[in-house]
Amino acid sequence: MSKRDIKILLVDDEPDILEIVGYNLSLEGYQIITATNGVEAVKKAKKEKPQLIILDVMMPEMDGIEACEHIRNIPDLKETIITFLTARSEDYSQVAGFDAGADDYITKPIKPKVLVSKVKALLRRLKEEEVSESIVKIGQLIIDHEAYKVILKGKEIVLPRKEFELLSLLSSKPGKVFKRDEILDKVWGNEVVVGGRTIDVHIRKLREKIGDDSFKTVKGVGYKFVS
Amino acid sequence: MSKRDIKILLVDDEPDILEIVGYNLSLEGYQIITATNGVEAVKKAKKEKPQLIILDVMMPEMDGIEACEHIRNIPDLKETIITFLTARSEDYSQVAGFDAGADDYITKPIKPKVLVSKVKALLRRLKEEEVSESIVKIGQLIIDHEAYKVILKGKEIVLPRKEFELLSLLSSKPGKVFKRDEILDKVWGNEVVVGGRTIDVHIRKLREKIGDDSFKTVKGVGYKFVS
DNA sequence: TTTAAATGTTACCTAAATGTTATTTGTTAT
DNA sequence: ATAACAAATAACATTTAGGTAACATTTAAA
Repeated sequence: MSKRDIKILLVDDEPDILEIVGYNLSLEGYQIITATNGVEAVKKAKKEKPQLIILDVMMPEMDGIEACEHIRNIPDLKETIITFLTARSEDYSQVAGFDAGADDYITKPIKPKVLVSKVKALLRRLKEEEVSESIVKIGQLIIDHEAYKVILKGKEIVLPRKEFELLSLLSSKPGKVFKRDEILDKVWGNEVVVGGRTIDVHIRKLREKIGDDSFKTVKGVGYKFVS
Repeated sequence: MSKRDIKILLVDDEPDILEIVGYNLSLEGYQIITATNGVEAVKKAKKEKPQLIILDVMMPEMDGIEACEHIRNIPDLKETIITFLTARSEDYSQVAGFDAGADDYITKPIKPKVLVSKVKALLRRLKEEEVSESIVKIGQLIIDHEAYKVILKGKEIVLPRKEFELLSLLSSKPGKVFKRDEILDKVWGNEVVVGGRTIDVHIRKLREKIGDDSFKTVKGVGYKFVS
């Protein structure tokens, strides 16, 4: 799962906060959804199923604690990480927050850099669980995601990042044809626009290193990895 | 390691508790260090490196849960046992506490005999792990976490704190690539924001002292330790 | 068979990432 | 206070991944 597949629900009654926090997180490539009160938050959480929810404690309609409890009761959102926004002084709300099922809290005033790194740290936990199969074996090929390296017939091959990611993608479903669009989206990110020969060049480099016949071209469509 | 060499950090905002618990444990021969709030606790933990920390959940300045998380992020204190003190009713803190990396909890009101035997039981576990955990050998390299020193090919090398922590982190999973974000989070802590060249400079110093080829750069990702 | 579109190939360029060193700033012990 | 060291930064150097352009080759449909 890449960054741009991650949705973050941001809930605060102050538009300024939504603005600044949302801006900083979207710069990092996350999808941002916002809500200005607890009721709206629960509704949007249910619909969008974000991976992370940042909840202000003090809000009209329904406060953060109550919203958190509601959200925790939605089966689909069991794995969602919830963190509170709280003024430094209100340490009471932190206790109540954990009680309601929060995973963490962030204190105001918010420093964007701190916030971003905290969010990254929280999401890392999610990511680590996801890539549980960090070592994948396909025929003669061993792909070690943790060490960012590839072992082919016992020989270690170090691949540059994009090549590694491309191989990683194609080999995640051997035999499946990945469309060029799909490859661009997953490896390059669809905000980035690259020239028409970029994928080919990378495929060529992989063919050089891994073996010509591991990568089959399907003309007019894309590429597939075959073991 | 004899009882006399074991340090226990006791953290509670009520002097009465510190007094009675401290007295009972010191009778058993343990060294007792005390703190009355989370901030002080983290500071003393960092400095004294106790084997066991008994943390009250409810405290001013920084609560036990937060303190626990901070402590868990200090590489040197990875193996430290942390247990919470909690009122019987507050069972939420137990959940949040385990989440934050606690090993056990003790409920108030405290019965000295129960406490002492619980402490003994916890420290027994430490003793079993001690040999394998506090001294790590990787190839020509021996890392002694307790003494804060490193032995390379029989020669002792004294590393400054950050360098030691960085080495400690990287060597905890040889071969694994640690992302720059992750390194910042684990070694510097994610409240601190440091400049973009800080990690590199420390890596360079390690390369100077430990050996150039022990640290591999993975461009665009991070660094890994290889034996 | 033609031929236009898609893909392959190569060499080259550059921005971004990392390396390096000197200097400033912070900390600790005496 | 100050010496001694640690840690961070700034400024500059170096490296390389990754992208592109230009051209070659292949493929499949007409």
